[in-house]
Amino acid sequence: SHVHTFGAGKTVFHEGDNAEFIYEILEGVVRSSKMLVDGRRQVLSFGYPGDMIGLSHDEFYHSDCDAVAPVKVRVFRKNAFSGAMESDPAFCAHLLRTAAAEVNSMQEHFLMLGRKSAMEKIASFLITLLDRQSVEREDADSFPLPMKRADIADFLGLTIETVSRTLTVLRKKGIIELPTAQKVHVLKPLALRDLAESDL
Amino acid sequence: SHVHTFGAGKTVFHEGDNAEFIYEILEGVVRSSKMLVDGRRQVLSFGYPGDMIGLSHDEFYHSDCDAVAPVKVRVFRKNAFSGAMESDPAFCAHLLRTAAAEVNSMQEHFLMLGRKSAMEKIASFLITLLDRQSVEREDADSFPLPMKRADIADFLGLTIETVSRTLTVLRKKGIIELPTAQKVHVLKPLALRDLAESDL
DNA sequence: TAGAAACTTTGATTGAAGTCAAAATCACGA
DNA sequence: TCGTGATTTTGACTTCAATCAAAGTTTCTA
Repeated sequence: SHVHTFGAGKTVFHEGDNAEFIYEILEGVVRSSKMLVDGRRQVLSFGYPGDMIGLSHDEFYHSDCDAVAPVKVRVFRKNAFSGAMESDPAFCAHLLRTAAAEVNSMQEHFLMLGRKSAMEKIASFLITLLDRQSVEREDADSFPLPMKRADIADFLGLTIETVSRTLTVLRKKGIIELPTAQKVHVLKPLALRDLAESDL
Repeated sequence: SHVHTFGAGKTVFHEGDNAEFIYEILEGVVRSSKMLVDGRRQVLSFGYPGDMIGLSHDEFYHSDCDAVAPVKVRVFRKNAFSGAMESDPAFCAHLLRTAAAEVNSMQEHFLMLGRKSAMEKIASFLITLLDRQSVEREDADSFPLPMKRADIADFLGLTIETVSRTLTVLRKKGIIELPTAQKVHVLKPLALRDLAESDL
């Protein structure tokens, strides 16, 4: 188990690669995604510090993983991981709980992709980032948006243009500020929370 | 661990209930779903024989589960399950692999919800059912569709009308037959497979 | 077995988000 | 610092699926 870094835009692993390693994000943000043959892409998740990346039920990775911002990861050999699991039931139980929590958050995302409007998707996404931020730092009604508009679009099942337009609507309503394209300042968190659940 | 049955339409558990039991489907089909406050619904999965239902990372169920066709389930106390896990690393490892496989199939469904057209969604859905069927019985270019159009719609992020219309298109193209609304006969599996990946 | 209720299909129209196009802004290397 | 390419924003228009409406079917049940 050693530490490795990837620059912004660099690939951690590709779908189909031999799943030799498991990664723990220490710093930065990664993007996990899958592609259709014709190039359409779905971003599955953004990985933040503390997240484990690269678990697989078989020998291969089933998604691409790239750094969206410079990333520092701890690298584990899959074998070492499996060994620890068999010898340490508590560790295994912990992993299982983590996996169940992951399944749960994926189910929330199903609801998002399948049933929410563009505004609800964007508002929910921003609220998720806001809540993650406020767990880490107390201050925080603003947070970085290190991923590109295209990444957000492919995460929410939208287009770049719709993401941009929807952010503009939130800005014009005075609910958020965008000091730069990758920095969000939430002025009216309650209004944003309302939009996340029930569209207007 | 004993066996229990639920009639069509009966509820196995509700979101928020105390997650006391874990269920193994023995016969029939269940639907797992989540609702938004305003009544919009997302069907998360259909559970078939062999599937385990009701695993949770905390004390509560995070989705509703209902029988769409009469169901026979084996019921396990969650405690008994946890006990077996701690004492049997192999069992725990098996569960973890199952969970990872589940995560993987959910990721495929993300691609479906986020990036596929109505025709691609319906075609993919039918192909999934066809492939499951052909694993079980050799014959099988036809299979039951026990869930209602509303369930399919809420699974694929569509409306009832779009589901119905899209099935009609497939029927008129001679790709499938619908002897009844809940029975599918696939006449051109290759054409269906093509539509599942690349829309026209 | 008739009538009602639930479900499915079909038709007409609307609307939210996509597509196409171009301008504005940003980021980086020469 | 400038210029080029990448990214983001804005605008005009189109389209796919949603909505609204109604007719056909099937399934209960009284």
